[in-house]
Amino acid sequence: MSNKAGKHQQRFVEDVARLLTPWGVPPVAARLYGHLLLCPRPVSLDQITEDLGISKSSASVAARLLESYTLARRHSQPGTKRALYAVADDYEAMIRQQNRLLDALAGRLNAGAESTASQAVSARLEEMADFYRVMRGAMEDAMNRWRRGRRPR
Amino acid sequence: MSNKAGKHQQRFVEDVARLLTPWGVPPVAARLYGHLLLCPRPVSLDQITEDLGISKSSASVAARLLESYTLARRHSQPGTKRALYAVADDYEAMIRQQNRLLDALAGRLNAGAESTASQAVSARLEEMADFYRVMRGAMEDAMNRWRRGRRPR
DNA sequence: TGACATATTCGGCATATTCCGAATATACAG
DNA sequence: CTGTATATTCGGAATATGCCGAATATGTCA
Repeated sequence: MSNKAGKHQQRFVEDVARLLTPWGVPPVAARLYGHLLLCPRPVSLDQITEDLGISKSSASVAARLLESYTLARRHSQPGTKRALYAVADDYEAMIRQQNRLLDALAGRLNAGAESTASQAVSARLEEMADFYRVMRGAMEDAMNRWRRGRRPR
Repeated sequence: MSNKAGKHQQRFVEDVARLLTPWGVPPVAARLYGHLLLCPRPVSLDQITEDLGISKSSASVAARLLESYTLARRHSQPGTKRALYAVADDYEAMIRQQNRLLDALAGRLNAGAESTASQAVSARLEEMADFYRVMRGAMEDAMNRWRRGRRPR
């Protein structure tokens, strides 16, 4: 009796995927992530292809993409080439990615402010940069607090 | 003497666009936003098409898209149909958009946690949802502080 | 109302993405 | 070294996206 992916679970996968794709995660990878979230145990590529109805090549690239995002972890089994995948308990990965973007944006705005003639424009760019940096800082602080409070590994 | 868009400015526009598109902003709109950031005064669609080298239709849709994001403001001129566009001083728009996504994701995770059999999975989903909510809260607080401290209009 | 200026929509082309299946590579056991 | 099981790469078809120019709509003045 293999996973027929009950209605609820299927729906969950779809919804999570729809919410993740705006973050730049490609569709198949997003669905895979939703699926992994529901799997109590690591799953093999073959199981994935069956559960999600996608080709094995797609499953392979999607899995490694999630791994590169540190959203999934590969559990290699000694004594065989078989690899099992599971979600990583790294909820922060996507937030960190956002923060990198915020930082880069702030930096670019500051640089632009210097090489600009108009005083008003320059001030605006500086203010924007400040704002984004504040946001970045707030998220980083919150992540640290969370990590300490919740997961004193 | 029309805007030949100096090297620096052109570069700035490109860079800002590259940093914005991962947020889901389509290319032309992203470039337009970068351009508007450098404009001391509101600009017309015709100026935009010339400065950015894009068609007028593209400029029109991009401008209205930015407006719908509240990233740009349309300054309609009484007595003529002409519309001028400028950046809005609403730096928070993109962050708010992110927050909406975080909220939706957290909600979906909680819902999924209830209709799931495995205790472990359920706990994981709840924890993730908590995390995203905490992040959302942190950003919202930071935005409020910023607004009060910086712009007591 | 008619004439003009400007903005918006629409159809279609060009390009980029996504995904699959076949072919290839890699690791392991005997 | 050979065979088997698995993962990965690659080419191409289907689909989606982005953008333009022509056509259309909308607003303004006389």
